[in-house]
Amino acid sequence: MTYASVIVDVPAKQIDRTFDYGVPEQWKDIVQPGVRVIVPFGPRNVQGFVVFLKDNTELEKVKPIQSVLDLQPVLTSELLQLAQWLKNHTLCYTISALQAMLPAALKAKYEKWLIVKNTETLPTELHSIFGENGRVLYDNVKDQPYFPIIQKLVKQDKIELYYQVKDKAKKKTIKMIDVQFSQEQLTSYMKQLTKGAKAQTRVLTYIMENEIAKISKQELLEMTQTSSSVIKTLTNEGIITEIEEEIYRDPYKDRNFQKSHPLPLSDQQLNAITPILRCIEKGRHESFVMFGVTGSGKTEVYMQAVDAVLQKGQEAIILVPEISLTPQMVNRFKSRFGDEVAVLHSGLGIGEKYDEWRKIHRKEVRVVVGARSAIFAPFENVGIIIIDEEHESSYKQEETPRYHAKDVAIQRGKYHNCPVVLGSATPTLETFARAKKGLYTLLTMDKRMNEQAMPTVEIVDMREELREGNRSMFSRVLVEKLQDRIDRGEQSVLFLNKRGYSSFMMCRDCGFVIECPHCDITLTYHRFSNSMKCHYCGFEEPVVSTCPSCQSEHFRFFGTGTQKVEEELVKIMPEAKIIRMDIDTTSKKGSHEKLLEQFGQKKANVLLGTQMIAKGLDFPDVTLVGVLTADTMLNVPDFRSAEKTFQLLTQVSGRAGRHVLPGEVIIQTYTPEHYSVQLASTHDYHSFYNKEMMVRKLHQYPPFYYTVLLTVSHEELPKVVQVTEKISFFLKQQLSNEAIILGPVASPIARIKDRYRYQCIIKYKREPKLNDLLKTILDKYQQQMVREKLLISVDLNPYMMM
DNA sequence: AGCACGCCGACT
DNA sequence: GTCGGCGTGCTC
Repeated sequence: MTYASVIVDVPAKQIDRTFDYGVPEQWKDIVQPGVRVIVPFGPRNVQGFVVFLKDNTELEKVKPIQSVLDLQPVLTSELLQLAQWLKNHTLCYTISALQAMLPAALKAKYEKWLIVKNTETLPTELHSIFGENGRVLYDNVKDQPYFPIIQKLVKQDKIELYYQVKDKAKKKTIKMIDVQFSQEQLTSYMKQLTKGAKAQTRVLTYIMENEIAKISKQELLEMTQTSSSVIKTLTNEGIITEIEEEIYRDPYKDRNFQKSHPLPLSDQQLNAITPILRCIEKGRHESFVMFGVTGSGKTEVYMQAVDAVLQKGQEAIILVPEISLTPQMVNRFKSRFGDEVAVLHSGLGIGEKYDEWRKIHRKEVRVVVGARSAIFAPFENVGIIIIDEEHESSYKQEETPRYHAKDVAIQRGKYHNCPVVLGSATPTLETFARAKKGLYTLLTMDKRMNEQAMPTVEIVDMREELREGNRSMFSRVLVEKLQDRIDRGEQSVLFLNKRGYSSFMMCRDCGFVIECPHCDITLTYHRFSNSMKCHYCGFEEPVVSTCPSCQSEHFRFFGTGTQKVEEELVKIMPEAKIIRMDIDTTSKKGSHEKLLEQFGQKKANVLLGTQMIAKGLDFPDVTLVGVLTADTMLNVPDFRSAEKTFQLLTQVSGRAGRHVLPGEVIIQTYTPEHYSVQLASTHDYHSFYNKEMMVRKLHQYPPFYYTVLLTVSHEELPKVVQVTEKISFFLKQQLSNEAIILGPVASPIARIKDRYRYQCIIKYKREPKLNDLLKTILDKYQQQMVREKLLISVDLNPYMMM
């Protein structure tokens, strides 16, 4: 007898281990590590992953596997191994690690059914509830007044409780018509048709004229203007057969990609690619930092490296930040590598994502371009991993497992003995410091393609504007330059840095601000529904016109939304044609793309938007970039705020003057003297790096120290404070003197969904015991966590300090 | 997690 | 006397 060790889909401490099941004879060939199975677990059935097989078990009674979900393993042995690593590095459960590697479509859904065993014994009043097939969803009846009767019947074994595991992975199929007759057979059949059989004649003529052997049903019906009853007749005659054929939902099906060819590389690009190619050739692992200014041609280098990998018969993973998975970027890869590319990003529906994933799984593609989770692409012969815009915070997952794609990439790079390329114009301090130390190989590209100069940057002090009576959000210089572009038929991009700063309502008399009743955060205004919403818990209430606190009429919006900017801009420059890109205008599928296309066709002079326009855009006629509020990010409680500001300003500036026309950038700010603003304006990464490294060293932050964020939350504040204090005391006691523990303090958002939040931050250089200590803490509070709904979350190397 | 079992208070 | 509260312990 073979036994399978299974990780079951129950995220709980006690369950975080393998359970053994018998492998029924009929499945012994398909049950192998990496396949999903359904197993009985206590009274219910749950999904699980087979992680290994064995010939015997120490257990006395072992249940058999109930069913097998996959004919081929969905996880390779490498990924199963990687899950273990992920578990240790993020302190998550094995099941969470496994699920993070797969598309959401493969996650099980559970349904609890009540099934009548014998209809005759069922009381008549319950007949309508259980319906024709004698079954009903447990959740639909559990709160009904007659529920006790059902419970009784369950006890008497007259009704069965059935725990169903549902596979969300629905493969999309299409009805196809398969022609069985030969041309000759068709001709003779047609001859014996009566004159009245017009529709049949039409269909058969169409098939014969176009020599069709197989066609989709829908297309055939459309082309011949017939109904499916005709198809049925022909099927009954045995002329054609209907078959279900599996299809992929191809999100890019309606587009043609023009084949592109490798471009000749500049000297700098050649210098950058040579060590990577050598590494590919030798088949060894090495991490590269590709430090290339905006417009230096990084993408072309990526593509040629990928080409080399494909020629070697290997596969490539390219990660791009979610936000810059713009059509422009996808197009470039699709054009070069055609059908070899799968694209994975959050804009796809769960079915579409599953289909793209399956192309990888079935080895139908060898290149994947995708956001964070694409790092888990189930390739078995990876030849290169590229992370573009390496500094982007979207590579860090903010839910469990809290992994960073960069760490996973390097782990996989080691396993596959292949290069990992981290590309950026503004590498994170952590990455650049490692490059300087020699841990990563630094490749520099400091010139733009075609020797195009970096745009000139002008900093405008908005305090000065205010002093001189300009109360608008546009400085006089910016207005002047915008007008100038419109006159010259050139384009501008206006960037509004909105993060941590959106429209809220405040009373001008008493200062009252509307806050969420469940979270300690101000509600933000949503124009679409004309309501105030909480971004954390989804609470929503209608807009009021008088102050709830003092009944004043001076109750107004604060903050600058893109639509407000648009309104004001139209007032100043009525002739400006503006395309606005924000969550409101891009929420519909494909609208993001459409807007960019319109801008590309010069249907507007100004593109106005938030984060989403900061990256990857490349339009030849954009010669002016305006940053409306450069410093909103500087004021958030985050040790990376200066770095983020520098990165953003550099990225945005990079949108201007990428081709023939020179570019200009206007940065409006209230803190013009800040080094992140100053040094971004001179495109001086190295000075910024040196300055910021000094600050980090002084304040003992990464890359000089590692950090851990520990957050405790509970409905009662005293409980939270008490637990956090205990934990921090324990850590202080156990860790070395070199470790620094900040807090406990209230989290920046002190309450979310009626739960108070406290945190402490651990900063350390070397604490071999730390991982185990954190596990101990989680263990110790385990019972309390389940009993009292106490929540303790641990984020190793956090990106967000909230 | 989710479910059953089991031991103490307020009711037909 | 029972019904049902939720503390405790188990799931191959």
